[in-house]
Amino acid sequence: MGRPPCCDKIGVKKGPWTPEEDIILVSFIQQNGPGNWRSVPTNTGLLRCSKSCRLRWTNYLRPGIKRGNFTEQEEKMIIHLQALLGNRWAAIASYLPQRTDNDIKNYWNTHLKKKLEKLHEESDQETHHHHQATSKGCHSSSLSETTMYKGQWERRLQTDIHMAKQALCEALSLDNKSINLPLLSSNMNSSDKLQSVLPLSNQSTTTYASSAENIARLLPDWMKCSKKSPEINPSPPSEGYDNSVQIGYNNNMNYYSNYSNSDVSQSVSPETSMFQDESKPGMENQMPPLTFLENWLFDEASTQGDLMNMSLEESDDFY
DNA sequence: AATAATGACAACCGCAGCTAT
DNA sequence: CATAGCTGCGGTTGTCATTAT
Repeated sequence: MGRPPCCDKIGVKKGPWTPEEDIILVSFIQQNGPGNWRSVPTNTGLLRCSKSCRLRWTNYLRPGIKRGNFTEQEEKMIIHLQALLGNRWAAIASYLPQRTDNDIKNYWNTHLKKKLEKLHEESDQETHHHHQATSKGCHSSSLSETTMYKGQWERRLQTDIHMAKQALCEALSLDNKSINLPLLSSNMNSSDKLQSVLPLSNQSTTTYASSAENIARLLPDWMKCSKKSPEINPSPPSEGYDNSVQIGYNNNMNYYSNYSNSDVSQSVSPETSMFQDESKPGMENQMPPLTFLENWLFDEASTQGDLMNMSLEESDDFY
């Protein structure tokens, strides 16, 4: 009785997107704003389902996305957050402003998982000699075991409870500026998440200034809307379409510095603002609020292996 | 050089939650 | 309240590139 899949229609194209399709999609979104994905294929003539359009935009074309070259700090954050949150990639991505959940998920699956397995193998071999007397059941050698033991739903519930607690603490202590964790319930929609992480001050336009620049760069020959002359990063990414437009690779945008750049935020163009609703929830508002988390993540970077064994009770202590 | 195996990543699929009617 | 439609999420697959044999 359910709704038929949106991609089952005849004539709906699948597979990799072409540069031409990307340009059509980006230019349409630039004119109409993201959202209302159902109308995108009909209005653009793209032979894609709405879902595919949305995915392409959010994971690839959306401004402000950094791709590839995960830094060590990002790696550590992902590892920590995965240990804490489980495979809630969207939640994890909300802490990594320029990364998409899909990217993080892929990176985890292809790199970090193996890396950690290797680490655990090594540490197991070392500890095995010291703890041979340890009973099998108590020897928590991997996150998966812990997860299996506790149940992922329980972990998720715990996390949400912790975050709710955090919200309460925050609400009760107005001068506690160090605790500004974005509170991202799994039940929140994007706008809720955005609201939840929005500091009171006005800096929400910062990323969109960059967005305008990115879009203008994306469509140099297609759109004539570029009013500003953004500082173009002359270094094209290694990927992209051969000798065609370079899309989605914004190596230029330095979020951390842009964040506090009020000039940039003031220069946001009207058309830029239409991207605000669809930008990554909270990404342009989170960095200062990350202080608490960052301190924890980076200060304890050396203990990344230990965290993988962290029980829920230990999580309680953390909070 | 040819082929198989493996890795990396983009994209798809199915489901759940939310909203409007 | 029930239903349909839309969106977002996470698991999984498909495809291309690279490496090994």
